Amino acid sequence: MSPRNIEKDLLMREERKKFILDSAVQVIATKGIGSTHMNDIAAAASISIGNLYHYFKSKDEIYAELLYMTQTDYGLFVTAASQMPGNAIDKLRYICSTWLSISTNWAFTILIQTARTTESIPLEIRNAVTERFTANLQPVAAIMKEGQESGHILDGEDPLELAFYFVSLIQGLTLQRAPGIEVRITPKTESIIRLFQVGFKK
Amino acid sequence: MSPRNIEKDLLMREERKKFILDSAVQVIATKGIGSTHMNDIAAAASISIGNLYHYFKSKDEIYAELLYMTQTDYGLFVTAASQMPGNAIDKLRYICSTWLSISTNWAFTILIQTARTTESIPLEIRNAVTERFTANLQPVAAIMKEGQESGHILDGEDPLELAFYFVSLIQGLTLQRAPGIEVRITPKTESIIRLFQVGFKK
Amino acid sequence: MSPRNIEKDLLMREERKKFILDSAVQVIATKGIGSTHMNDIAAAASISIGNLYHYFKSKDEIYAELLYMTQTDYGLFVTAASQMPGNAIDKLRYICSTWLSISTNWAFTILIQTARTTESIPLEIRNAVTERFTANLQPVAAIMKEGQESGHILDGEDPLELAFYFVSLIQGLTLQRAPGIEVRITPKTESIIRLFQVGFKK
Amino acid sequence: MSPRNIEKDLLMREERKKFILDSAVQVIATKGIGSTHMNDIAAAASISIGNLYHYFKSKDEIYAELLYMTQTDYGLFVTAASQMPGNAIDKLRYICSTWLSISTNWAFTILIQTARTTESIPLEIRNAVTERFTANLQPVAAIMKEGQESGHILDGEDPLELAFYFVSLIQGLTLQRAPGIEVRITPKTESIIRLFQVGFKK
DNA sequence: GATGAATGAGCCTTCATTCAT
DNA sequence: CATGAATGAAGGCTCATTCAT
Repeated sequence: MSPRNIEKDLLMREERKKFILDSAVQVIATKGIGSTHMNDIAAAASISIGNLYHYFKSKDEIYAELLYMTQTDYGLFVTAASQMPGNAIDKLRYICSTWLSISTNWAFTILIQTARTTESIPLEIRNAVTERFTANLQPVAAIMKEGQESGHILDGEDPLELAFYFVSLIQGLTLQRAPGIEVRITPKTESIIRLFQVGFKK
Repeated sequence: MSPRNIEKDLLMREERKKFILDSAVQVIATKGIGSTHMNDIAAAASISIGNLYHYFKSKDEIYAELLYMTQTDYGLFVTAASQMPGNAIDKLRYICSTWLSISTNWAFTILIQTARTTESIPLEIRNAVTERFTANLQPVAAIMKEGQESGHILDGEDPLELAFYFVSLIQGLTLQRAPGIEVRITPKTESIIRLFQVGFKK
Repeated sequence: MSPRNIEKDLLMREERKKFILDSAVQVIATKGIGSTHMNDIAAAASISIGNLYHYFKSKDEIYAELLYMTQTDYGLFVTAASQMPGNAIDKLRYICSTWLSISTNWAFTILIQTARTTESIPLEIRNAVTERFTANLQPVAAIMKEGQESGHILDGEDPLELAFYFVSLIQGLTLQRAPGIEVRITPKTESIIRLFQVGFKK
Repeated sequence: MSPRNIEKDLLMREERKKFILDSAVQVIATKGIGSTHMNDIAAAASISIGNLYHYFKSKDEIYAELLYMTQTDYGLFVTAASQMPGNAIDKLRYICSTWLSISTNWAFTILIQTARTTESIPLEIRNAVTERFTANLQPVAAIMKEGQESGHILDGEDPLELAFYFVSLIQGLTLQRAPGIEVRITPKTESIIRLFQVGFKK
């Protein structure tokens, strides 16, 4: 009744939503996107299907928020990396090793790719995804630029372009780690970094 | 007995199957995998749904053959590249520019990734895909090794590992070219090659 | 937590299932088994097709439960008959007249026979049906034995064998009463009983 | 070209049709009616589906002719039995033992019952089946009458009614011999005959 | 809010029948 | 006549979404 309760309710609601989305990521990481249905998500969050619809209008909305959440989290992660102490190579190393070590990231990558290429998903959502993808390139580009200026990173290329390659490479590698895939080659952070590093090659 | 030419029939059948698969790739390239249904494929090949089932036992079989076909084609392509005249850099350049210029390759990439990560697809098929993926790495690895020996390509890494990075990078980039995606950065073959090239960086 | 009564829900669910199965028997009795589709059953139970699948996993499961239900009911009926007061002849008379008077019994008989001879039905189900059929022979065999001992029923045969004949005869007759069949001969309980009776023949 | 050829052609055609029907019975006896499709029949007769339609207009027609054929054959069999030398009991014994020993008869029985109870089969065909069923009762009824007059068979009942019971019993028993059914009771001709015999029971 | 039963459009697949060769 | 590719209506089943309690 009091404004305080309303505020608290809204907060609770947001927390619940976040919890549901987190649960959803877990199932998707296990079952794959195509095979994850609303009842799977409901079960993962230990709520009923009906109740799920109290928090999200539709599967598309879950999808959209999921994308927003994961991309935002990723953006925060990359931004933090760009601002940590150390030189550019250290920062890239941090991004690379952290990202590759999180075993469910493949789900995130496929989630995004699927979202962008699935016709049934509204163009609006898909555009937002691409928008964020591009935005998330900026912190990495900043690292690249910094590295070029300090002479650590390959010069002569557009930093944004380099960032694009770096992220694409990592995403490509991530896909090879989906469950059931047994590529016997393990990517090594050092080797990957070296591709972008200067002076290492004589 | 038969007023028909049996041999010719068999040939025709194979041709028809190939035609259907080619058509299927086209639709998938347009609509996305998840949204491509049997009637879409039938329509794309201008045949009836029922007839589709004369050539393929199930959607899964189409899937499997599609994967086999595209991966085999890709293997031939990479093998041919590895055997063309010129040095390793020339060969990588050829692979890279050719691959990135084919606009439907994103479909191929997603097709494969989805196949590998979709639970409902029989494990057998998924394993075959990974198997072929790994096998297709070999010709690229051969190029890398050749390049390392001739001093054109980054030394000190396992050639297979380098091939893995190269292919993952290109696949990652390919994904950004799916329909409806408008990343404003165009990958440039020269810049990509340079990542693996030696002596270009002082 | 739940505004609903869980126990009551479970009870309701069982009741609904029973209701659906009863409805299914009705349609089958009218349309024949081969021509009864899921939508017919759904319509008969006045529910949607989708909802039908909340109660039963598949058509086969409906089939199996239908068989279980009808055979169990039949078993109870025969057992009750074997335990009613009166001599063996009275009991057979009761079974025979009751059974022949129920107009939908032909459906039950064909249901069982079809189940046993339809390849597409899992062997497990078919074996269970035969198992129950054999078990249901026992109470009738008991009546036969009792009759033989009291001198009412034909001696010199295995009671179980006699039961087998009795039941087969009644089943055979039941088949002649399917809808659309107009055999102009009406089976008479007394005449049928007489076949197994002693002393009636000089 | 000559009338002779035309005649011969017609004869050939009839022979082919008979061959196809015989083949059809074989498949049905193995696969069950519901699971026997046009291509199964075509394959069993070693002809193409298309060619099958040169001999029969539709599946229903095959069905109808199959029923006609089997019922006619049965009629001839029963008529022959009624006219063979020996007393009524001998004749019944012959019918019973012969019928029960033919292992595919269950298919015949189910074929007829299914035909009569399947809505999709035209009423006309179904009526014809019942008509023939009734007609085929006559020779058996004649045997019964003869037996009553000679004092071998139960008196006091309508011979036709007795025939009805006899045939129903045998049909009912036949059903228990379908493939995959393992009722551990073997019907014995002598015991069955005894049910209708006089003087055996004191 | 919470629950899960109910709905129905739509997907994959089958199969009797037709038709071009 | 012979063949089997082609057709398409219809059946079984799934699953996002709604609704009564």
